[in-house]
Amino acid sequence: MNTKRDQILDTALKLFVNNGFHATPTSKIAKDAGVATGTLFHYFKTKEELINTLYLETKDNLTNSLLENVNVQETLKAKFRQVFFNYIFWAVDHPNHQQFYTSYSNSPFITNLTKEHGLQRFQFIYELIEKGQDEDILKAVPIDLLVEAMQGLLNGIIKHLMENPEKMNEEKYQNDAFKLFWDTIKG
Amino acid sequence: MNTKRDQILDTALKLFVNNGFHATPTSKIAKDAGVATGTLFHYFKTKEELINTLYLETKDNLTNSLLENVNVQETLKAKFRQVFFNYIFWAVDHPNHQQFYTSYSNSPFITNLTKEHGLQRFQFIYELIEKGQDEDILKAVPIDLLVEAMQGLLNGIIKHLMENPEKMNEEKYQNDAFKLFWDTIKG
Amino acid sequence: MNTKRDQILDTALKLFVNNGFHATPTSKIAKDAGVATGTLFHYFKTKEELINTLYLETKDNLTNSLLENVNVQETLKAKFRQVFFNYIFWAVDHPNHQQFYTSYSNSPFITNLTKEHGLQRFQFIYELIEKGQDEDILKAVPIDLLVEAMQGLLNGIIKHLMENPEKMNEEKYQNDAFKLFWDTIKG
Amino acid sequence: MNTKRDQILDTALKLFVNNGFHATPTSKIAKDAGVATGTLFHYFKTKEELINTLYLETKDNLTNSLLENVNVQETLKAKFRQVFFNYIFWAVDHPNHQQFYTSYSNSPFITNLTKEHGLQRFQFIYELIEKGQDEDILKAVPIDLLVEAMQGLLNGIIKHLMENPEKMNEEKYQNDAFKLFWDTIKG
DNA sequence: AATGAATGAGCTTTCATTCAT
DNA sequence: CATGAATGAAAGCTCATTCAT
Repeated sequence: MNTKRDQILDTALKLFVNNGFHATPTSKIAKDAGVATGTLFHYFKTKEELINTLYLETKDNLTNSLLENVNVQETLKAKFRQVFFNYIFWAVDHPNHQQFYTSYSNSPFITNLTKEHGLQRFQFIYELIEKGQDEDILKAVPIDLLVEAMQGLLNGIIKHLMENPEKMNEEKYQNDAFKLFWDTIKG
Repeated sequence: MNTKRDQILDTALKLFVNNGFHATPTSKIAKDAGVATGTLFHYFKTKEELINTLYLETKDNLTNSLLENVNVQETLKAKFRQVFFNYIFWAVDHPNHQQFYTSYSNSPFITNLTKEHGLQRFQFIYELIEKGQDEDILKAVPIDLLVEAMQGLLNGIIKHLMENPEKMNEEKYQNDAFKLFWDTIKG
Repeated sequence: MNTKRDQILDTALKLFVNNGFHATPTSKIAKDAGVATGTLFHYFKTKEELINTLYLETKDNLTNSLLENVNVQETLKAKFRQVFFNYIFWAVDHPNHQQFYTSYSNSPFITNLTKEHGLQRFQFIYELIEKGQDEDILKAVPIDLLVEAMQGLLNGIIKHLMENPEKMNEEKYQNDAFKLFWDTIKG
Repeated sequence: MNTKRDQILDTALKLFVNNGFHATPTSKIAKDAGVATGTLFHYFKTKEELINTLYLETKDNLTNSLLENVNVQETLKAKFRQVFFNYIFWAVDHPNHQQFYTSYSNSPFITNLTKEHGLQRFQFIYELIEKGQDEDILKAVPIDLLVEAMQGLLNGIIKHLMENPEKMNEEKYQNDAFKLFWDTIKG
């Protein structure tokens, strides 16, 4: 359903990732998507609305993936491990979305409204960390610092993985990667 | 000397960081720098040459700072600590350069030639890590993974610092930050 | 139909003839044609494509005129006379096209592809000359020399006619002009 | 003497011929001539003054050549023959000057003043023709028509010669070429 | 005489957006 | 819903010319 709208979103994502926002003309998006220029503006009032929509849908997609198989009765470390690999596998499965997310989450094209909207969906991560600090499992440093550290570290690991995708399924690599992550945050 | 050229570089750096490459017209760079448009193109054949020059000069500046006060007879951990804080203090002292460096080091505007040229200057970091792995001080994981992890983590920490610059001088914060870093890489 | 495209072509022809290619800004073509600058580039990807299109359409127009009323059963001289006057009258009727054709047929703006494309349409002239040489009616000199001579002479005559258009209808002038031409090539 | 001025003139001639007036930046003329941009404007107030100077010096050069070895006591035909070959040999010896002359003698860059100045130097050709018409040797057609015809025909022959320079020294070719010319104008 | 850094008007071309069909 | 011709502001870049040295 709504094929044209989806074609536009898919095409735009790819082009924004590969060429950047300003280097991607709406005319090219329309052409590659196989629709008329007018059609793009029928679904999205402006180019900015298009990229904001893309951002929100990508974040939704990611957040849903992050929560998969996170089991309430597991240990905290097991939960973090699950979320960690959910993130990593999502990145590998959706390389364009992952690229898009890291490239544009701090860009000026994404309005503050969109960012806030997106932040709410990460609430549960904050709760997990706070709990970990209360129980003396995680480092007692400012939570924002911990979150930024995690985020940055994850970006680094994923960047490496993207350049070496064959490692993804090596058990040793997986353990190494998670150890990096867990050593960073554990108290 | 060569005031005009320097004014152009300074202004361009600021504008590229705040607005992005494509959202910064050369006309605005010239105007803000107080020179004619033609003058910009007198010193830099194209807008791309301008940003590549900026990248190289920034990287030079950073690399020189990283090596300051790194003492040969210190322990490896002490050396990493010194480099870590050299980076952090450089970032705080040159926020625009730091922003520019993280934003553009992976951008398509920076040609491969420029990137290679820049890479050579980080050689010594690789050597430090290899030595640490040989001596079983650092984690025995692929060196590229370790480098990306360090880089990503540092970006995260600096991002947090930029939003909370007053913490810079708190001793506890400094120790917290370095502990995050060291725990990540130590074996 | 396609009024805008035609307006652009007409206007460009006039301006290229009067001011030259480089001295004619696309902005002026658009303005004089009564369209937006973008419209010009909607129909012609570049200024060069515009002038090449103009060249091909002009050559088509000329070639078609040259062949009018050339009767198979006439003598060779009568055929040449017909072609001669077809050229002359075409030139008088389409002074801008004639000017354009002589000014730009050797210019670097016209690509080799366009030139070749245009050459094919003059094939029949070559055939006429060869037949004339075979029958000892025309001078036995290299055919290329004869063609260049004819072309050059015609240019000279037309140049004179353009400065004295009132002579066009004088029978004596017509006879004088053709005699110049025929004496040049007849054996 | 005045080496720089001459270098500029030589270089400009070559570049104007090969690329055209507007496609030749003064900066390139200066660079190719091995002088500073300012030097060019020291000798020629404007680019237009440069090309007008070039035109006048070229025309002088040509006119002088045309008159060489034209003997008063020869027949009219012999005189025309001499002038004809003077022109042709000059063209072959100075291909750039010849190209320059034909390309720019009708161009808008050459001011009317320059053109008039140049015309005077052709006075003797007119006198030769008038005498020929009085003596019933040349065609009794308007003199301007005859001049344009001669000029055009000569351009055609020279164009052919430029593309087949090896023919220059073939006696048959020379005779053919002059016969074309003489048949055109003789009564 | 000779230099070349500096100027800024003007060029070709791009592109987000509109709107009549 | 869908089209794509048309728009015109704005972009990167060029170039004839000036002028302090």
